[in-house]
Amino acid sequence: MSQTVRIQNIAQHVGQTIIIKGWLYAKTGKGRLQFLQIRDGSGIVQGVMFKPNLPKEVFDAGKRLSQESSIIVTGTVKEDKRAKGIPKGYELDITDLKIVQVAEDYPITPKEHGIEFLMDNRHLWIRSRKQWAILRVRAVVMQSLRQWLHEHGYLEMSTPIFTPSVGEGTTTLFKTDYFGEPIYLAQTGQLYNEANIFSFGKVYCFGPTFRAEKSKTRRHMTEFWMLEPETAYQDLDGLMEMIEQIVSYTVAQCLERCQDELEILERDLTKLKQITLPFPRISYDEALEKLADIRNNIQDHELKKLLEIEWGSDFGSPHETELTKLYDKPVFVYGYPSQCTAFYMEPWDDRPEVSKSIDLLAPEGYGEIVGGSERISDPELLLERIRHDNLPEEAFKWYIELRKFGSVPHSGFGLGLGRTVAWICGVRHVRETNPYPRTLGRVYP
RNA sequence: UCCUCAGUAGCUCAAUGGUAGAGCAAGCGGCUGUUAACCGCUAGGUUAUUGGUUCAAAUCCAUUCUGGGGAGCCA
Repeated sequence: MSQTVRIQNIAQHVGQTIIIKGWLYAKTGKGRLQFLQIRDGSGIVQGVMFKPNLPKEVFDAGKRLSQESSIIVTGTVKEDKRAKGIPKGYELDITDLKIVQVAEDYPITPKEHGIEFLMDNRHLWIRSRKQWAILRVRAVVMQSLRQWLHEHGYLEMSTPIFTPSVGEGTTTLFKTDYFGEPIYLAQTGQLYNEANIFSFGKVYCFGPTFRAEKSKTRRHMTEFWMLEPETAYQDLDGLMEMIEQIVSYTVAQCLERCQDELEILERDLTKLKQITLPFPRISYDEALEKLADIRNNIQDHELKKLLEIEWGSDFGSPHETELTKLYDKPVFVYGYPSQCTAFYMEPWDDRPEVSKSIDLLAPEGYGEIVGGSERISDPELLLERIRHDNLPEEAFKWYIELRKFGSVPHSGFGLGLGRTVAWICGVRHVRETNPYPRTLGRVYP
């Protein structure tokens, strides 16, 4: 009885007769010679059926197989430099083929398709090479982020998804019913992690967050995964060091472990290899100067108008895009005006109109992938900010209380998983980085 | 919420006021090195909806719906 092998390990079985359990990805034939592209979830290998090598009924059945039929194939592994599978260089001489199910007409043919059609068939589209590669990179990114945090003493904490209306107060929340009472889907776990650090010192949460913004762009989903570490006794400089370390580590892990995937995605690896320490840091004020320079050297009137900005306003995505074009690495922008940042951010020493906030902007036009800040540690100042923003004081009672029992400087950030994966993979739209993306107007499948 | 583009065969598209068509997919046949193979044949249509203009509408006008891209906001 031959051994069942996963395609990713096929190199260890050259010359052996093995079994592969999988699906027919594609097929092309030339009479008595048939080529089957077989995938098993871990890779793709080309199986060759030569009529004289198989029982007639097996060959004929194989020749008639439809795309995505499930099959169990027996064959001999051959090395062949020209073979284009994943991994490259191996081929299977088929000696037997058992059909588990003949698939019905498969809608996603190896041709061009529109995005609406592909999204309607997302449950099938994830089988396609590029989508398969992106979602594998996503899994490696998730694992690498957790690995870095684990190695640096962070504990993963679960923060609630059902939350009272406590949030940053800025973005729109999804409202639902909790036994007759209104309740909201979490847009962040940060406030709970600020409580958690007083018990554990270093924590993070990693899960879905929800924003009811009517944003219809390639950077937005209504449900997206966010990594949110929070660290006691960490100032803004410490925060930036942590972010550049975890981001560069994650990119390095992808380069090491996802070579086949990044090749499928035709990712320019030289761009990723440049993601090394340290990342450039510019202040909000310096960013405004750079934007003014850019604007002065631009002919396009429409873009020129889009890039207009006054001190005190947050950057729009056109500003971010232009700024990131100046660098080969992700760039930190720190010290945003307090008026455009959240209530809980610590003011700059001697400059209260500026907050100890940072964004990390990814290169190649991918824009903001991380937002973070040092948090206010003084209970009086926090209360003042809550009142200033007209937030419900009672709801923040517990949050203010954290600053009364051993308050310490602390900081944290949120990293958008989809945007980070999109950048690493070089895919344009975040929806392809999520197995079942929820976007404005789409919740199927 | 605003701006903008689109909707024709299962899919991708063509037909610009005058008989709705091609490629791929599907079915049948052929082929020993294919990689989106190739060749021949077969079948496939309420042109998103509703109304209007016209001798005549996929085409022009209006409406509604659905989707794409973007702004604002954000990860």
